[in-house]
Amino acid sequence: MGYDHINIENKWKEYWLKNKEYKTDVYDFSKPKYYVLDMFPFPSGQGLHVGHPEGYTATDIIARMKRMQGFNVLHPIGWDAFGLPAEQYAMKMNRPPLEFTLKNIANFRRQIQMLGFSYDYDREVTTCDPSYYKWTQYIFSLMYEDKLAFVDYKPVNFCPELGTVLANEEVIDGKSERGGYPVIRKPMRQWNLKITAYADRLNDDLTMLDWPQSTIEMQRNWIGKSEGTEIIFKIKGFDETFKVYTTRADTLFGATFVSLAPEHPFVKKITKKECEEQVEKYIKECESKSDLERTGLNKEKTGVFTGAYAINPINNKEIPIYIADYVLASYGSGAVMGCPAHDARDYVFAKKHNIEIIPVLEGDISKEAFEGDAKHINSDFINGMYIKDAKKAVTDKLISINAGNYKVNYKLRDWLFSRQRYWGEPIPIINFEDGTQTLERNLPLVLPELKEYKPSGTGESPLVHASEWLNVIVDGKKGIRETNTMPQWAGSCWYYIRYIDPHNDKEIGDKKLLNHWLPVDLYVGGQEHAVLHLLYARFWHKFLYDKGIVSCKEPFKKLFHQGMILGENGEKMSKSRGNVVNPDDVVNKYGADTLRLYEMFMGPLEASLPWSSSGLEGARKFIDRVYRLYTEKEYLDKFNDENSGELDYSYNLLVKKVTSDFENLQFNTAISQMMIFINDVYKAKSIYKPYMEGFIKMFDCICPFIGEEIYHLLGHNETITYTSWPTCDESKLVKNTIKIAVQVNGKLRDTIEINLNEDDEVVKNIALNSENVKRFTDGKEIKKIIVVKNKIVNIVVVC
RNA sequence: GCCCAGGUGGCGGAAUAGGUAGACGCGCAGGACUUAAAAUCCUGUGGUAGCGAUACCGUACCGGUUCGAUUCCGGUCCCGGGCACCA
Repeated sequence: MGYDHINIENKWKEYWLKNKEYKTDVYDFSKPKYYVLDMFPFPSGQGLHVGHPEGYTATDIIARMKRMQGFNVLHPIGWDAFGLPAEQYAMKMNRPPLEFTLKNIANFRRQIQMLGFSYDYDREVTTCDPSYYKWTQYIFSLMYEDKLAFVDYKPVNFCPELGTVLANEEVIDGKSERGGYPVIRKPMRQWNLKITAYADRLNDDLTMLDWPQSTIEMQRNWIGKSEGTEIIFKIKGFDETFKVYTTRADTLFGATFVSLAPEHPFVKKITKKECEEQVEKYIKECESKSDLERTGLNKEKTGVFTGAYAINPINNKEIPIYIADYVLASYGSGAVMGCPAHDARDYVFAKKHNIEIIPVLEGDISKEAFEGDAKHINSDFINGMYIKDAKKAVTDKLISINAGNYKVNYKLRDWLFSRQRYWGEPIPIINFEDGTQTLERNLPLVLPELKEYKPSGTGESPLVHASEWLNVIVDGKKGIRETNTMPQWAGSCWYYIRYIDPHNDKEIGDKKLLNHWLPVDLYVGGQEHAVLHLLYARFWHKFLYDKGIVSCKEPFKKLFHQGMILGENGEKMSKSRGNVVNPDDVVNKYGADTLRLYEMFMGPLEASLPWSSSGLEGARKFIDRVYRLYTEKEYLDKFNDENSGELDYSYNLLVKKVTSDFENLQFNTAISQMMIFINDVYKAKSIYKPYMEGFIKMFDCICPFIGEEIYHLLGHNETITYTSWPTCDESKLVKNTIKIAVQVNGKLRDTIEINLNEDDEVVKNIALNSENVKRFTDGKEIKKIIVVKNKIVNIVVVC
């Protein structure tokens, strides 16, 4: 029943593609630019799920509105095709990753075009295409030359199940982000990117962004900037000193021990003979512990005494040196001072090892008063000082005796950038037998085809089997190609740049174009990338800024996270739960417009909401209701070129509300206003035709197939895409009279109609004379009357 | 444990520089059309009491500020997301 969505949608889909309706002339600088971007999908074998169109419809609506508003809009799509997820799917299907990926891309493209998204399909980028990853490799080369890409041999997160190492950001609760497999720590030769060199800027520039507060907060916490003091301790009987990092230098007088990380380089050296046995045993224990065991919940505060003593520089007191695995080797200097009286962890440790506890603060040290109320005691020259002043006094004193300094630390670690897998960008490095290495300058360095794509199981990449590719001779010197590949995030670090000039084979992009089009004005995608893709991309962008390749400091000006669409039972959609909704089925039965409209009407874009099949039918019913107005004689007969004024208010309110709601990505309320307007039109005696043209332009942004169809039914030959956005006549929104509420003692008793901006005294009189009000005021003393202009009257009576 | 976001009808959700709570949709009920049904169009729909006008109660819970609180403040409970010995 209703309109023929299959024919109408097919007709316009083909028309748009054939005529390249949404092609962007990026060199047209005559109009203001608007760059609206989606997080490109990774083309799985499952095809699109109903979650994809939610974010994609949102950006499509914005793109369509901006075109009508006269912007030159860049709205591209591409495929995040490299990486572990793609490779795993390929393995599961037992297909070569490339073949599998190309097939999936074709399916994704079909589905995306079926949904009517107004992308410029001539700008597609595919991260696994050599013409694309040539430049991913090129950016890596630039980083290598700047010593920002380097090899390290530190303990790393290794996932035996996935057969590869993972970045810190990819490990959640000691398990892999993908698949939830256990992750162990082991030392391996790995490539790293020095993201820590950008920690400060990544942290500070968060203030420039129009991003969800929660995501900014997450990045801030992940970067983990901390300002404190580095204190130098001497060791009794040794020449060497070691450093301790603390944010509470003021508690130094209460320090009764120090703890080193078991991996600390001094441990072996300073351990006394009688303690050697227990220390070595303890270190072995720590090595064998998994990440989860070492960092998991409610761990005991274990540790052993080394027999050595450190000298507290502030009072020359000798305090014992322990090793303890609650001290992290990779943060600060791998050593901490223990002040058991004022640190919960130190307290537990001290109790267990019978270490002295010296209180150095008195007063309220609860969180609110942290900077204020508590004062120092037992602390010599800082006695009586507040915490904040005491920190400064102690640190300044340490500086004066060369025993410390102010220090900033970050939680952020360098980005572990190599994977022992096949399906990723080859790292363009050649290693020589003498331990030196050089860059492969001839890019792209193309990934070779293999017979066997499975991980070798030895912790090496399957590329070790590609002997022809592997062995190279450079200037007569025998070399071996790097067999590690880049992680899945590499390609997505800069794809938004490549969209601007995707076919340029001379450079990343024409500088003129990059300057004009960046940054991205609006970026929509899931929150799961808050500290992964969104942090990595900012890092690469800042690097490219330093290299003079881009001219803005941040890549994504405004960011928005769409919520998740849950199954009809309120649970996460999954095959095993049997609650998955397939977009192909929905489009076949109800049409793409219905799917788009429904997903935008479900609720706020950022909310996670359950699917509802009756809600979906409701969306279809609304489209039918709109279509009927434009196609049935009963209504067409009422269409009029003369304006009776009947719909003036309703229409202009519609334009105003839809324009601002779209701008704020509040599509659910914009749609409800459209429904109100359509309800009004149904009741109208005369329908002013230009209003119906205005309506269909706004409606077209959400439902482009039916929008285009109706626009043509109205007699137009050109498409609706580049018409002009409707304007609101504010004068039509001004009413002469207005209904306001009358309250007695804050309770609603009546509503009265008054002239707009009526004099307060007149309003009071009308209110007091209302029958409903009198019933509650008669015989009572009126204390006062509050009149809020055009809003409310409240009469206060004494009871 | 810490940080962030939230809790409104049978359901999805509107409305917060404090000012008529429940827009819009779904569902449900009734009416028109129809031989009938579906579709469509129209009407009603927070709860309790009442034929009704209307009254009382209602935005997780307790308290506060105010003429007036879903909105602001303090406390409690619950759900979601993030972090997890970062000294």
